[in-house]
Amino acid sequence: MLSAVKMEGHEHADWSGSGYYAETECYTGNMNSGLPMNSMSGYMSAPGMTGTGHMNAHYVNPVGVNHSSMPVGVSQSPGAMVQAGVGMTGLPPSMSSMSPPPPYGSVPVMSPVYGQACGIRSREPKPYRRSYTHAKPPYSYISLITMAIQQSGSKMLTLNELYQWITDLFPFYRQNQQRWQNSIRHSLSFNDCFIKVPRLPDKPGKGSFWALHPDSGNMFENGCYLRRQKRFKSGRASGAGGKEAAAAGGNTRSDSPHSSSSSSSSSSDSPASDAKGTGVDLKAHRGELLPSSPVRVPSPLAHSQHLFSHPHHHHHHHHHPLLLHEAAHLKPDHYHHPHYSFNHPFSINNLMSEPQHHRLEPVVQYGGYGCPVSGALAAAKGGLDPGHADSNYYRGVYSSRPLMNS
DNA sequence: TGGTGTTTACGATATC
DNA sequence: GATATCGTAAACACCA
Repeated sequence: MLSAVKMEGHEHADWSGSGYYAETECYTGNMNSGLPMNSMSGYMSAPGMTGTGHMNAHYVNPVGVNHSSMPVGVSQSPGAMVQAGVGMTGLPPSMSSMSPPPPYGSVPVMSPVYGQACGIRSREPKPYRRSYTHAKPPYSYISLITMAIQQSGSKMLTLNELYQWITDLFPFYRQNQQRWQNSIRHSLSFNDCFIKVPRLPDKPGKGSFWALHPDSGNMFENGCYLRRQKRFKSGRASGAGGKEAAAAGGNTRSDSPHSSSSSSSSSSDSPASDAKGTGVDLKAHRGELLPSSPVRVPSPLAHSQHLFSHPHHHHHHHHHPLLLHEAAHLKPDHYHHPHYSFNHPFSINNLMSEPQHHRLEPVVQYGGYGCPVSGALAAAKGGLDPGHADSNYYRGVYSSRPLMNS
């Protein structure tokens, strides 16, 4: 059984090198699905690019229908609220593509239309290159989860909602579900950056909600959603129990802990206290939140995102009192290094929001995922073959090292 | 019973 | 080369 699936090209090869283009499709991932809206959409569409329109292309009708079917936790995402602005034309600052959150159960987005949707290329009768609808997205599971959660209004999703979001957005994941879903679960449980939020008694259902650890905000500070530079680890090792503790001492296996050594970096040494201060009870064992305070969760988490979305506001005062002191110690990095200048195509700045002027470059450069067109354009600009362009791009992504440490 | 969640193990790949 | 991150498999427990 497994052997059967083994074949599926799930390796990076899909996205790197020529192989990637060899058999791919225009990865338009439907932006309307609420992808890190303000973010992803941002980088998927090059502000100023006429081709932006393609974003709605497949999703001809972002209809609000989704709202009705929206899962509990995701109903009122900011994106949805701003939905009015749907006209991408204006590309509102952070909420450019206001699309309703994940179109649960709604139209499949990735349609075969890609070719056309991607404008420019559509003119080329010869499909010298198919769109890469089903190519594996260049995001790690952790990234996907993070994006999904952050794009949700409540900043937390159930496992199923996560699955849904992912499959809605990335056709690639409509296959071999058992495989990647297992990976998703593994990621959620294994990574401290994800915390489990118990369901409220009045909202029975399967599974808990998953949210981002308040301190996990800088996971991708390196600006790359492809691979974290450092793994978030809740300092939580409280007592001897902490997973980290166990991990740290445990096997030297890759998965584990050794990371703790270097990554003690995980800014937080005492997230526990932090959490308490904000009313969030992180579970003693593994970042789980105690039932007693689920309600509070959204707050800090939202803040985390807020920080993401408005890095330039870091110095400013937020209306939210909590954020002020909270962020101050929850995300020291942001405060100590207020001016990231990541120009990474997958930069958190580009993905999770941001003022256009901050992402222009990357967006254009990339153009791959959102719509190959961009890539094509970029390529065209550089007089390169789209394929090559992407290759280069990809190379760049992986060699963005220099951007990181700052 | 199936979905959810945890944990261990291991290989691949990227980074230091 | 060592180390860290990531992806996948799989065993197992728990719960609706």
